[in-house]
Amino acid sequence: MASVFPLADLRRSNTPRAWLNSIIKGDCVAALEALPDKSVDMIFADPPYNLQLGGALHRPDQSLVDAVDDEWDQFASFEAYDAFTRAWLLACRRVLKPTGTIWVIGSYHNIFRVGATLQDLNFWILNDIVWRKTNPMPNFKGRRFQNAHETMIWASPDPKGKGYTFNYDALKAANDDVQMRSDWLFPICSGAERLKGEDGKKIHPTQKPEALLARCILSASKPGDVILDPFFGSGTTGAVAKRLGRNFVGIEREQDYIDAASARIAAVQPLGSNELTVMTGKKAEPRVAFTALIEAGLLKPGQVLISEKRRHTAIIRADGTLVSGDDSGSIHRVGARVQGLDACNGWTFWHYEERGKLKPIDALRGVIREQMAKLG
Amino acid sequence: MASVFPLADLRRSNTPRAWLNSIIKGDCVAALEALPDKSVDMIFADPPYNLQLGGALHRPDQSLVDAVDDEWDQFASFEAYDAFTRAWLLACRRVLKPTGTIWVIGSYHNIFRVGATLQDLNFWILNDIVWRKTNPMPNFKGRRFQNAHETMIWASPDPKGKGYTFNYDALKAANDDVQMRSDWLFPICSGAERLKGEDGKKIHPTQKPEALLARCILSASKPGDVILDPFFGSGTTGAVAKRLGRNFVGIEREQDYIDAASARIAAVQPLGSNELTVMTGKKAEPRVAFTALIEAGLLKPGQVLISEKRRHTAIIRADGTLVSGDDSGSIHRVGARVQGLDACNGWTFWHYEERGKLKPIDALRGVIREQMAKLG
DNA sequence: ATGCGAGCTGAATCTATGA
DNA sequence: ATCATAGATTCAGCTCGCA
Repeated sequence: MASVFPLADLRRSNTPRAWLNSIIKGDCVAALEALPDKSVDMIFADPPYNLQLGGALHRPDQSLVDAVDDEWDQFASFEAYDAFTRAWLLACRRVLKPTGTIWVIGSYHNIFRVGATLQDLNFWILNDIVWRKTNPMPNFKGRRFQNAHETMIWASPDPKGKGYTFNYDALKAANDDVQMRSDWLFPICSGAERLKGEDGKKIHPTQKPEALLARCILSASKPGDVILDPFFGSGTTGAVAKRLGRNFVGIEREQDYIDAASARIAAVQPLGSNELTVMTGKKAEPRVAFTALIEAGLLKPGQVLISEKRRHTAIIRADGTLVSGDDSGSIHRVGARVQGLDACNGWTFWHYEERGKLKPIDALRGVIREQMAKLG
Repeated sequence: MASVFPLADLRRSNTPRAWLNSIIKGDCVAALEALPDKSVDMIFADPPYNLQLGGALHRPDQSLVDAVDDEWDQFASFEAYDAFTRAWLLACRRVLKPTGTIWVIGSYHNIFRVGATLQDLNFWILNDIVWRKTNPMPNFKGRRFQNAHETMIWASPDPKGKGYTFNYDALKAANDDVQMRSDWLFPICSGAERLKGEDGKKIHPTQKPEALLARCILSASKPGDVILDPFFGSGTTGAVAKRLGRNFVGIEREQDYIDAASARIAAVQPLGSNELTVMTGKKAEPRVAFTALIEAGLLKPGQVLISEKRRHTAIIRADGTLVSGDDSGSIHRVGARVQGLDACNGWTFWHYEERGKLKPIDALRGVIREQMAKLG
């Protein structure tokens, strides 16, 4: 079982990070306040949606729709909901690292208030993501469009929004080599994945699909990161985090949910490190100075570099700069100047000739990087 | 030409509904205040989004992205934007019939503030609708998900939300006899539909596609209804309303936009009553991400994929990439690398084993595509 | 005519690092 | 904190020129 921490015990504990990979039992804001500053890499929050339901809803066959009418989803007014939202988001902001990010999921009942509050608290929205449901509940009265999606907001606590983890290259590689879009398609959580009690009834009314959490976690965290869920519920965040080699912290008030989540997480088998390696692109590779190519003898001072369509040439100087007519400087600067542009990636712009063929000097970086790799 | 009404002239006019099928030139709120109470059946509003752009943005080929940096999109703060939003929504509420509805479109920059303000003003949200773009602009720096959608809020001024027009059956009939969902797929406005000046440049930076307006108007109004657009711009709302046999009123400040919209609307030929059927959108694109197979549980991280003649193998990683020896990346890239080729279709190259037999992973796409096809 | 390839463009809150 | 510099980064669809 994942360990459970009554909040009072956690406050008394002297062990640093005793809360790691455990569920803190208590009020969301109070529990957050017991965690250290800047201790969490990613937050996934599935707060109460503040549904404002009228009477009971029946299907066309007169069966009753099992509505979310739990006590924890009741708020007296929008003002009360806003105050609640502000409080837990502020508490989240403190425990989140400046390079961390937060996800909040909601529907049209609450997501506008959550989004506005995030902005008011100076979070910086990176994307809004639409979860399109393959199998949403129909609209039984035929008075609206079928409500077939929910919305997630992905935001950085830093208004400049830099330095956060985003596994762009892995997402693109996994998506037929095109960028991952802001609209995602997943089934709702049902079947074997849906936690049920001995009576066969669902344990939690709004259990989220693991695939949704997996996409969020794989997008915006690294193995070993700490992922916090302040409304832990049935523990989907914890189960997926564990499976994907991340650490988790959950906060939950209701003992029934804690029991179910704890058992669920205990049964999760983490993936091995080979399966968890994150695909990275050029950005993550070690830098290679242009002079390293000269020092390694792959290029020589006096040698001519050529642009792809042979429109421009430049000569390599011994100090690792280029000269082309009146322009001189780095491979990037000269590449930009000869084209009349502000910027240029010299590694892909400049080519060298080998047996009559032009190859980008970028290819030579690979040789250097292989040498570096051998040295450890 | 559609008639244009300087606001001062409208105020002096004694003719009832002189403003019908015309463009009122003036400030949004002031013009709304010149219209009678409860005179409008539907409002479509495309307010400024309050984009907060940093410096210039260049594409990878160094060309400049033509940003929306117009004066009308500049606000000093969220407070200023909220005050603006509140003012025009309040003015809209007065002119809207109790049985009417309002649509507001926006992006994550402004839609949360709009939605919260609607709720604060006691509008009743009926749906939030996602416009999924078939051809959105990419994210050039690879630091976010491609922003591939915008959001519309559809709301009633009556908190009980009764009596409004919703052409449920027509929408369902036009949608393969299943309910119309809250996620719609349309291309952005480009090509011949995009209004351009003599210089070939776009007249308006944010012209919306007619198909989008047609879906809204056909969903929530009847022929002969009055449709108001308080941010008329290039007049898409007016053009589509006229074509669909509805009356329109537009409000716009800028003379250039008024001129273009006026000429555009004059050229519109209204449809006959027989032809006023619901337009259908595009079908969902068939692309299936490799991750979708993992997310659906059809393949698992750690599982081995095999080439047809069992010459090559690769292991599936959790992020949806493959690894084979030193090579890693998308199914296509790894397929190419292990064969020493430039390109490879990973869908047909890689196989999974089932009861001793190899089947191409492409077969699993069929399962996913069936799900997607159901969504229309 | 038809096909092909190069070029252009769309509501965009779009970098990381070291001095 | 600012500033300079290295160098990484795009998808779908339309238009136009040319074979």
